[in-house]
Amino acid sequence: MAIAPGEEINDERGRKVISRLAGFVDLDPSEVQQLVALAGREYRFERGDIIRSENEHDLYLLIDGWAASAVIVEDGSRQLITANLPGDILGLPGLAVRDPVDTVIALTDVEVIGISPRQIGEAFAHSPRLAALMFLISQEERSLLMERLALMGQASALTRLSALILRMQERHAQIDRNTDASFFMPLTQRELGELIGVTGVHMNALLKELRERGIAVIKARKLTILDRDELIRIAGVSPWCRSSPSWLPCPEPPVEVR
Amino acid sequence: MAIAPGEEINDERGRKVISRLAGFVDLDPSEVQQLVALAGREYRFERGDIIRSENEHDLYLLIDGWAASAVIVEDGSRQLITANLPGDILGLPGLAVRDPVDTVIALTDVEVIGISPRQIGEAFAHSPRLAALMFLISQEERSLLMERLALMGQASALTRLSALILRMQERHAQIDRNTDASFFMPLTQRELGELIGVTGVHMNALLKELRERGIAVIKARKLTILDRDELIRIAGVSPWCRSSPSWLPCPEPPVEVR
DNA sequence: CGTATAATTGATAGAAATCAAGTATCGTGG
DNA sequence: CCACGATACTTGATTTCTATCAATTATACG
Repeated sequence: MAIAPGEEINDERGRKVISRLAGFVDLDPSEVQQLVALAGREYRFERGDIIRSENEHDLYLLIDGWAASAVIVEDGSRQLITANLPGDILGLPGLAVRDPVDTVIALTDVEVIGISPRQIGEAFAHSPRLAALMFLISQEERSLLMERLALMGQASALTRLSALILRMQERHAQIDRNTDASFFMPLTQRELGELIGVTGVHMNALLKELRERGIAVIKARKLTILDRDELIRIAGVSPWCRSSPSWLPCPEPPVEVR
Repeated sequence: MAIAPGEEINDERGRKVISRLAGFVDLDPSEVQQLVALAGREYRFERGDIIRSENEHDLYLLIDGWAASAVIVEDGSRQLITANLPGDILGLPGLAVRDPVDTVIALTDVEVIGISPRQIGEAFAHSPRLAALMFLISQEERSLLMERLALMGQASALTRLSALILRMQERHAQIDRNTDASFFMPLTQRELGELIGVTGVHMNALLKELRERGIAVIKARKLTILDRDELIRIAGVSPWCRSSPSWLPCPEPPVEVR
């Protein structure tokens, strides 16, 4: 891993990074500032690197590139839990357990900034609204995991793949308003298989089917959805739609603390 | 569903209920009081009732009995996501999405108390430490879900069942210190199957194997672990161990708010 | 005591893993 | 610029696991 001198987050990247939190409510400038205040040192990793292994409790805010959290199972096989895009906070689930169950890996070259657990505590003490937003995003992740688990247990591999493609497109559209039916998707077939719990060989057959039925194509690290309606039909999932919570603490911290 | 007049939470039940939050740090009396302040009306449900369906955003604190959150898949089959025991907060993931993905159901007759999303906001504003604990528990749930997902994708049905039994025993031990190798476990074989993604028929075969190999037995809604070492070996998971976070906000709310 | 629900067992079918072998693609160094 | 090696992709044959179907027995409950 290489450490780069911390640079200023420029506007375009900054927008990407807050896109996730801003999905629930509009952030006002002071909150963006609080968020930036979390920013620690910047790190760069190369594709394949381990960003945070199972025995660490560090947190990272993903700035650029794709990452994933993965669970290594006893027999050596690997399950990818989530693909992460810029704006995602990496490592939160590990805060609760002595030995985090997941390893965070870089799927492409990535840039991240470190966040210490201590700063999370600060946020809860002094930026309740920001803390509540992090809480909400964790609940969203939980909901997404629940959907994944349900599909894994009850649906065919083709259904799981279709749902994965849809959710990926929706997530990508959050950080890039221009995302339409076609977008950058750097995972190998093997990695896609690890996301839905099939082997690389079988993933190849599934992609062939989607291609031949004119539903979706992956070519040159680019995913193109050709027949969205059919994809939705196969996936059997509804478009992901966030709540608009009315119960968040007010934007200003309630008191300027001593 | 039947609504009962709110009763005082007696000591024994109270201990059960805070056991989950108290797993990370000792709660001091003022915090327990804050927690109790969340308590809304008490409700009772019968086995099989829907406590909260997919289109609601209510929260409940489970006081007594077993519940589960379930995702209904397109084709009508059902995946049970988690079995919940007293002390669990039900419905949190639904806060983040317009249409919650899960339905909360009663696996036995249960008692719950209602919590409104509004009160969650209050906790973030005025009880940062309590909020941080709810946050931590959500991260623990996420970690547990990640483990479940990994097992679902990569492990055999027998491995998944073994891991389920172990995690169930650990969770049960949290609320009942006396839990040893044998404890109350009211799920039917079909429901156990819905937890690990197999049919009731196959679950029957799996339980037969565990029984004949002298590893674990279910009889009369009682689960008995006969050979814990072998169960751990098959499950391939480590004992669940929580972190001891040092970064939580201080026990007293930082300021007595207007 | 009868009825509904749950558990059990055996036979067959289907989905995906595994095994094996070959082809394409890409980055890199000569 | 091309050759090489590594990684990724593709395809077919076989095996394994789990679902489905069908029928029977046990258990719980009113």
